[in-house]
Amino acid sequence: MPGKGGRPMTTERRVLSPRYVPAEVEPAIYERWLASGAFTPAPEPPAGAERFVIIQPPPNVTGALHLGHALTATVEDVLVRYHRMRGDDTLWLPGVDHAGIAAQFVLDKIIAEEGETRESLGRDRYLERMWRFMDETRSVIGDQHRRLGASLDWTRERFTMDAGSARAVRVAFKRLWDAGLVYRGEAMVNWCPRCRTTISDLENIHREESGTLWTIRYHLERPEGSGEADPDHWISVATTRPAVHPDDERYRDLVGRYAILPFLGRRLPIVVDDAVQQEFGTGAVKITPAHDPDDYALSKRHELPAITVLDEEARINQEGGEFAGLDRYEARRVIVDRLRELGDLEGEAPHQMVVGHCEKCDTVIEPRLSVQWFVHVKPLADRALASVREGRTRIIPAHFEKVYAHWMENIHDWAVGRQLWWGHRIPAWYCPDGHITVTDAEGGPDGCAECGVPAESLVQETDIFDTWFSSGLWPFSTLGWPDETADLARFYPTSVMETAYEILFFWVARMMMLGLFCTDVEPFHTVYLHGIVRDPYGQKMSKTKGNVVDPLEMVTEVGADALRFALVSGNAPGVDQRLTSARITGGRNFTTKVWNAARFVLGARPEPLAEAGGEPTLAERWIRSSLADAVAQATRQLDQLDLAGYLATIYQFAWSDYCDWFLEMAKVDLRRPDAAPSEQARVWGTAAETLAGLIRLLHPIMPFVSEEIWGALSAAAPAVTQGELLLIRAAWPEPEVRDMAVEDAVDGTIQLITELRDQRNAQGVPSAAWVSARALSASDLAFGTLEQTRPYVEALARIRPFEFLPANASVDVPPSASNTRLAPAAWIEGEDLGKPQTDRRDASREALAARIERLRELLGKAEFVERAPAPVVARERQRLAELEEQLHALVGD
RNA sequence: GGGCGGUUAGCUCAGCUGGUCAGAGCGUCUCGCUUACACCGAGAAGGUCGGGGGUUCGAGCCCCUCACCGCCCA
Repeated sequence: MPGKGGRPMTTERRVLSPRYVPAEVEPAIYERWLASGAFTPAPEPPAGAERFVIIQPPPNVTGALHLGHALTATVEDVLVRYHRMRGDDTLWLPGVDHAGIAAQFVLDKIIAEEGETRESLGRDRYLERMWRFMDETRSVIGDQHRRLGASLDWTRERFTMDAGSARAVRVAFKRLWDAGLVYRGEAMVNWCPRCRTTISDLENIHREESGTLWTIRYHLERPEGSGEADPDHWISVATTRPAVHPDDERYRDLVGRYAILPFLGRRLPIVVDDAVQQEFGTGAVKITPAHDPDDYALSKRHELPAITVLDEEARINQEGGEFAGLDRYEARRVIVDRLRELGDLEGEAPHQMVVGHCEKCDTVIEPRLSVQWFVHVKPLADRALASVREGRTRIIPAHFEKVYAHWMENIHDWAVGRQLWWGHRIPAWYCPDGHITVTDAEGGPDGCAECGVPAESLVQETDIFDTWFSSGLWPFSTLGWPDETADLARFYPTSVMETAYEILFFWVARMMMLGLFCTDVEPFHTVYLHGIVRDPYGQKMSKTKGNVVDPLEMVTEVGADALRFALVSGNAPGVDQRLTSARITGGRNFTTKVWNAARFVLGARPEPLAEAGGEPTLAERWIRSSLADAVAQATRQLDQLDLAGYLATIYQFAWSDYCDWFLEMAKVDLRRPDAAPSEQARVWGTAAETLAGLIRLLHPIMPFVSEEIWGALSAAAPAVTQGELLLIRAAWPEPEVRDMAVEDAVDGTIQLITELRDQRNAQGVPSAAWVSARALSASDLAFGTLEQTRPYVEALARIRPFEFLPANASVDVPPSASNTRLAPAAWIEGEDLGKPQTDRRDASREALAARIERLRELLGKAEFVERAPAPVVARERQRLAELEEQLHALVGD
C-alpha cells in the first residue's frame, strides 16, 4: 500500500493511553489550533463560500467567566466549528466591553484601598488609573474562553473603548443628532446616589419592600396669605405627598387654600387631581414634583414649582433649611422624631411598597429631575420591529418575537447620558450663549456651529454614553464601520446573534435599532436566545447564595468537552436549565466512551494490514447507512440551531449504533479464525472510516477529545482522515445514500438478539452459559439474512448452535418463543434453564390481535376512510396487512 | 394591573406544521461470561401527557375554561 510521497506505507500503530486525561492534552491541542491559524478566516473568502459570522457578545471587562459565558461560548463555538468544517467563510469575533458603571465600581474599591477617591484623583488621573487597570484585567476573560476551547479569531479582538469603537460612537451620535433624533431636556430620571449617575429604566430594578406609611399633619395657613400656620386646623396627609381627589367630599372646602410645610414654613397650594387614590391613606397626599415621576407629571398640570432637595449623594441640600447636609435616611428619621415631638405625627403603619434599586450596586434609586440627553427612539423602534415582523430577522425561540414586539411598541425615549467618567464622552460642546455643537471629529469642533465662537470658548459635555450605546453599534463597529473596510464588506451583516434572553431589550433591541439606522440593514438574520443556567434546584446562581459553579473548575476536573456536553444536552433555546452533576458526569462518561471506542479501533488494526478486499458484510453496510442517517440528521439539526437534538443524534449513533452493535459485530468478523487478511483489513477499514465520520460529527461539541483521537487516527489510517492533520480543518461529512434494505435486515437481527437475550434472562440462564436456539424464518428473505448474520447472533446472544428453519418448516414451537420480524418464532433450548419458561407466544399473539382489532376498527369507519388523506389511509391498510401476516406466521396454521 | 411562558416516566427535560402502540439521559430492579470501556456490558420495570369542556375521521400538539408554578414590564 503506497503512502504519500511514494514512501512505503509505514503508518504508526499509535496506541491511545488507557485513560483520557483532559487536563493533560487540552492546552497543547489549543496551542496547535492557534498555531495552525484555523481560527482566522483565510485572507480571501473561498470562492462561492457562504458567509457565517458571529460577533461574540462582549463580556464585561472586569468580570470572570461564569456559566452564562460558558453557555454562550459553547453554543457559538459549536456553530462556528460546524460552519468552518462546511467550508463557509467563517468569522467569530471576540470582544470585551468597558462596562462603565461596573468598571468604576470596581476601580473605586481598588483606589479606596490606596487611600484615594474619584474626586481626590480628578477626572484625568482617574482615567489614567482606569487604563492601567484595564491592562491588568482586559485579557482575563479571553484567557478563560480559551480554556473552553473557544475558536475565536483573536487577531480581530476588539474592545469597546478602542479608537475604532470611539469613532463609531461619535459618528452614530452625530448622525442621530443631524436626523433630529437627539434632544436635551429636563426629565425625571433614575438616579443612583452611590454610583452618582443616571441609570435607564431597565437598570432600575423594582422590588417590593416593607416601609412605613406616616400620617402627618400639615397645618392650614391662616389668615390666608399670611404664611402663618393655624395650630388648630390641619390636613392629614398620608405618606409623603398635599393634594386631594376632586370627588372627595372630605376636602372640598380646602381646595384653593394653602397648607404650611412643617419646619420650613413654605406655602403649599392644595389642589385636586384625579390621580389621587381616595382609598389610600387619608385620601390626601403630598406632591414632590422634583422627586417622583407621578408627582412631576401632576405638577405640570397644576403649574407647581419643582424644588430639588437632595444632592447627588442623596443628602439634603440647602433647600432643606436646618436639615441640610443630612443623608436622606438620617433626615427622615430626624424629621419623624421632630414631628412626633410637635404632636403632628398622627399615625404610622407598616406599608408594602415597590422601591427601585440600582442594578449594579443595589442602592435605592432616587427619582431626580435633571437635564439629560435623550434619543428619540420611536422611529428607530418602528423599523426594528418591522424587521422582525417581516421576517428579515428571526428570533429563536419564536415566542420572544412577541416579547420584543411588545417592548418596541411601548418604548420610551432612551436617556443615553451617564454622569460617569469611564466611557465614551458625549461629543457635544456648549458655547457661552448656550448653543450646542455636536461633531464626530476626533479633536472636537472648530467653533460653535451656530454663532461661530472659536473652539477655545466651547466647553464639552461632561456626561458619557450609556455603555449599551457603544454595544448597540458592536456588530459593525468591530468590523471597521463607519469606514467601508474589507471586513465590513465581507462579514457584514452578520449571521447569528447568540445571547441570553435577559438582554433582549438592553442589547439586541439596541443593535437592531442602531444597526438599521447606521447601516440600513439588519445586523444579523437570526437572534438565538438561550436561558439562564441555574443550580440543580432551579435557583439562580449567586455569590451570596453560595451556589455558584465555576466553569473553570469544571474544566479542570472533567475537561472542557464534558462541560460543553452538559451545557448543551437537554438545553432548549429560551428555556432556563438546571446544571446537575449528573449532566456533567454524563459528559465525562461520554468522552470516555468515545475515547475507549477509538482505543479499541486503533488497537485492533490487523498487523500487517493487508489490502482490503471482498464484499462488505451486512454489519459494515449497516453502520455506513446508519452514519449516513446520523450525518443527515445532525446537519439538519445544526442548521436549525437545534443543538441538543444534534448532540442526542451523535450520542445515540456513537453509543448505541457504533459501540454497542457495530463494534461488537466487527469483533466477530475480525476474530473469526478463517477470516482472510483482506477481509479483516476491509472490516477494520470500515471501523476506522466510520470512526472518522463520527469524530467529525462530534468535533463541534467536543473539540478536544475528537481532535486527540483524530491525531491518532490520521497516523494509523491516513486514508480515512484524507491527509488532514487537524480535525478542526477537516470537512464536515457529506450525507451518503442510505440502504434501507440493509438497515431492515440488521435491525431485525438486533431485535432477534435482544429477544434471545431477554429469554436467557427471564429463564435464568447464567450469563456465561452457551445455549442452543432455534428460529423459524419469516420468509425466504429473512432466511437469507439469518444466514449472513448468524455469527453475530451466536456471538452476541451467546448461542451455539443457532439453527434456523425455512419459512414453511413445520416445527413444534414452545410457548416461550419470541415473535420478531425476521423470525416469528425464536426460542432458546437447553437442559439447565433455571426458571420455568414464560409464555411469550400468547402475549405477543394478544398484542398483535389487539392492534389488528384497533386498525380494523379504524379502517371500518366510513368517516376515516372518506375524510383522512389517502396516503394516511393507505399506510394504515398496509400496516394492517403486515400485522395480519405476522399473526398468521405466529400461529403457524 | 398588562404581557409572555410552563405543568409529559421517581428526577431533569425533548416531542417539528395534529396521523397506529408516548421519547432521551439520570435514577430504580435483575444479571454480569466476554482484554475498548465497571466513567462498563446485558435485560427489565415505570407515563389516564395538570383538571374539565370543545373542534376533528383522529388531539400531548388546535380552541375555551379552571388550578398551580415561573419570568418580564408597569
